[in-house]
Amino acid sequence: MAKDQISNIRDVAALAGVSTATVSRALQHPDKVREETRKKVFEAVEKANFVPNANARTFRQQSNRTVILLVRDIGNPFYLEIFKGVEEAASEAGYKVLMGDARDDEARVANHIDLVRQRHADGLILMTGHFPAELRDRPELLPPIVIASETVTGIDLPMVKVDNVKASADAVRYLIAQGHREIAHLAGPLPESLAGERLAGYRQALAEAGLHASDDRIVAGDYSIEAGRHSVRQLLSAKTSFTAIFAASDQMAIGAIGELRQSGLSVPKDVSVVGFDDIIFANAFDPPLTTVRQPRREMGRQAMELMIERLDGGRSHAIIELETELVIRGSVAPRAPN
Amino acid sequence: MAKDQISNIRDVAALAGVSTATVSRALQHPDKVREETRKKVFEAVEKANFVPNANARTFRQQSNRTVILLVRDIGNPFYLEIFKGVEEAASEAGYKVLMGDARDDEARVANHIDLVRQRHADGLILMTGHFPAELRDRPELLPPIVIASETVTGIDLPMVKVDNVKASADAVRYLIAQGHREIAHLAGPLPESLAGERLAGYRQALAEAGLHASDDRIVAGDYSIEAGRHSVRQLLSAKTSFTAIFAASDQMAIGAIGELRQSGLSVPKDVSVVGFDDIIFANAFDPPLTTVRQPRREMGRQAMELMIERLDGGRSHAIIELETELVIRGSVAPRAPN
DNA sequence: CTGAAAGCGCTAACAA
DNA sequence: TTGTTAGCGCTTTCAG
Repeated sequence: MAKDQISNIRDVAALAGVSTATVSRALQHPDKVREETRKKVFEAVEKANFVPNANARTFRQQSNRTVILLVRDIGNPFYLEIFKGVEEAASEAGYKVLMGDARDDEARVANHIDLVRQRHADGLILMTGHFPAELRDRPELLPPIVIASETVTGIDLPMVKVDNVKASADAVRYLIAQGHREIAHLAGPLPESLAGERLAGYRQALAEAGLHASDDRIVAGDYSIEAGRHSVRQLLSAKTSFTAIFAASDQMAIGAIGELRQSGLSVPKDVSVVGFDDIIFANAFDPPLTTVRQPRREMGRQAMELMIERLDGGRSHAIIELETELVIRGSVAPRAPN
Repeated sequence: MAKDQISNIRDVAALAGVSTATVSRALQHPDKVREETRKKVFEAVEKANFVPNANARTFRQQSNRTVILLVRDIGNPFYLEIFKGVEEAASEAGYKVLMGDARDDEARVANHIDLVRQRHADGLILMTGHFPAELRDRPELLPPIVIASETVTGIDLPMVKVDNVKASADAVRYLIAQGHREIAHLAGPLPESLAGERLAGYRQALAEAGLHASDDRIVAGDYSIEAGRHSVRQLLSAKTSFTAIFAASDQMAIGAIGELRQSGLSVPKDVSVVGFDDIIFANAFDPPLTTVRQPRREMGRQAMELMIERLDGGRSHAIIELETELVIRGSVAPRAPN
């Protein structure tokens, strides 16, 4: 049996001997329909293998209760736990979440903003520092957007973030406390503001300690493993001296460690390394990575909550700042007295 | 300027002094409209800040040109490159791709299948071994589905996969060639068929070499880092002897190495380890992981191509099998002569 | 509690 | 080349 045809609400109505309005009601607001009628409808639904067409519903209601989470680089495990946090909060409120990959490309951010303008989704949670310049000047054209983890300047949008300056300064202070004086920084893609904030924290800690922040010791990269490798290669080939590295991401820290080892340097004996993010691999690594933990799940959850607020008509411009924590593991050693 | 209102195709038509049909044509099939008219329309679109409502379009066309990629565990970096392959093929054909997380949960698979039945997307690419039993028996209720990387039995769906038995046997043969006789296997979640295939390859290689496959040396897990740790703990506490491990995923291999080290064992000196997948961290790890590389990007691409075929009305039941490659790095050493 | 009917915004036959 | 028109499937007033 089970005709292979796709059935619609009219078929069901006919089968049940009621109107389409009643079918709709029985399905969406069961309490608004008499028990007996409801039963008839459910039976007809069953018999017709009816699945309501969500597109029609979405169209009619002008909302699909879906939010897009656009991340800088879907290859970075950092974003996965954030996704879970977002999804948690979303599903509690009856929203779905889709994840998109910006691939560090401004045009792709613009594309995704367009997707929302076209109503493919109700809102966009942005986790990338790229923001199309032409939209910055025309905030009235923007669909609902919340920024998470990253910093976008020059535009007034709700945000949830951590205090990157403080977190970075803390990490570098720890290195200094371990006796390090020559500390390199693998920065994010300057001049993006997130990268800038972490760099500022690094500089601040050095300054406090009366240490000179040599520009030679700062190398920018795109947070990837490969960028970490590359930056260390650059440092090494320029013969820049350093006994410790503060990396703006765990992936760069991991890449850096790989490269250091290939050059015959031992971590942490010769060079100490601190990362940022506390991705899942950080602890599995050898040595386990000392790093700055961001409250990812919480960050995702709060971002989604800001989004819901916004979607419910609020015009929240909140900026929520969450706490970080320096997780001390094995990749830092006291500076060897030479 | 720029009234903040959302404008629709009628507003634009009025502004341009043409019919809505012409606006639609100018936007979707510009070549079917006279140059001059097109210009008028574009100007009106600009002036009205018009963005076509994709929901209306989707509804009208009964397709949103979107495909969902549902993975076993979005936390496993293995899936990310596959995603890229899928997206590549998809965007060439004008499709969008969304990624969902099955979290190893059959109910979530069923949910996502429902999403497609409800027309939230046109099709589903499944990368998980879980398949709702009640749907297995009712293939006529299934929306377009393609299986990738995983194996789902008892149902006739297009698939792209690797020869897991052969790939696993090759990996274990390599271990045997290095002199290992006591080889443990960190299996996937038995009795799932993907896990079963890799186990079969392991057994096959042992049998060929006349080695006894002791059940004590086989521990099942869910492919995660934590599962790798846990399995090794189990092996160690049962005092099972082994000089090598073949893990059914890189994540389990990485977890296993971490745990071995915590127990004072050295890799590869005391224990050799081979993984499966060649995730990006495999090479960054110390020691770099010897592992079975799956052609992920290609796999994604082909899966999407099967999907497009299916969506275009083909009833392809193809099973595509791709080649794997054993990537030899530093996590295996010849067995120490004792 | 239920039915009739309007209409969400867009596209595609068909006609002009 | 352009306009007219009829819906796509569903939800939601408004009457009854």
